[in-house]
Amino acid sequence: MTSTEPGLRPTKQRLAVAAAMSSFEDFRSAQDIHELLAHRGDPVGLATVYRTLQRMVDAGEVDLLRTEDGEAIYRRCSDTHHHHLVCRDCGATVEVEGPAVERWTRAIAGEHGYGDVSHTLEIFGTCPSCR
Amino acid sequence: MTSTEPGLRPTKQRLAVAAAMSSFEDFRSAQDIHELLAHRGDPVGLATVYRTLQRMVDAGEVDLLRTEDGEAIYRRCSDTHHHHLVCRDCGATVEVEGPAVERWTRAIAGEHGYGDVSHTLEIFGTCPSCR
DNA sequence: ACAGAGTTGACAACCGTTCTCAACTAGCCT
DNA sequence: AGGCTAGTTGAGAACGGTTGTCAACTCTGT
Ligand SMILES: [Zn+2]
Ligand SMILES: [Zn+2]
Ligand SMILES: [Zn+2]
Ligand SMILES: [Zn+2]
Repeated sequence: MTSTEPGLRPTKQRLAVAAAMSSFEDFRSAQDIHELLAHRGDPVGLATVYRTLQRMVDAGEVDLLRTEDGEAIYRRCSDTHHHHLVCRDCGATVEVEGPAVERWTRAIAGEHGYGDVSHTLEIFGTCPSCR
Repeated sequence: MTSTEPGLRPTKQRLAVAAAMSSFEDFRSAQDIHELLAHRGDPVGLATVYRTLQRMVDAGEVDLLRTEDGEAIYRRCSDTHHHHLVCRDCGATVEVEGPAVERWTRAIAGEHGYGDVSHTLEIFGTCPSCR
């Protein structure tokens, strides 16, 4: 837990979740992480897992994206703005950057008079080892 | 209902949903559409609304995207590949195209050995009349 | 040790979506 | 027209991910 706000305690549970998030590279659901912690011998209540992940997402320590059916999946990510190239089969994820895309989205929005612009961009494919 | 498959009937309900989808420009949830139909005097069961929307999404007649909290929202769209510039406040939506982005995503995926590439890209902002 | 704010977790509640299945149609054959 | 059949509908139940509840617990400072 990097983010230290006033009155935010580094409890066993929060540290366990943070550790778990550092132990894999792909995107996983809250329930997966909850199970992983249980198997690992650091059981953490499901509600706490959700709460902690939320906090980490807000702090920018973790990226959240949605599967095709709307389920939230989480991954520890670098703190700079980036996007993901995700394997549709095994979940293997690569962080990618595209300055041109950043420029383009801002330009398009400007052309239509939209301000305060943000965007989401994810690329899906089949990774080399899943072909 | 444009898509005519073998044994697919243009029922009152399906036509009503199709008509409803042509009556607005922004993205709406299935429940919104269900209510809209009721108010309009063409009540259609919620399950049927979901089923019909699914079918239209599969047929490419309707675009589906997810709100921040994972809810599915639907909009009648042109059948060519495109993305959306959506007003965060009122939902006003503009379809946009970006050949450069299309090229870029394919290139990035290729560089990492990913094949069978697809992507999602949505731009959010505040439209002129909501500023 | 004590107080008080922060945290936890079992469980219930929520809510969007999907399933079930008996009743109902639209379309087709005679 | 009458009947046959595959397709469709909708009320309600079920499902599954997520959030809320709240009494018990745990830090941390005094
Ligand atoms: Zn893979
Ligand atoms: Zn970006
Ligand atoms: Zn607007
Ligand atoms: Zn595209």
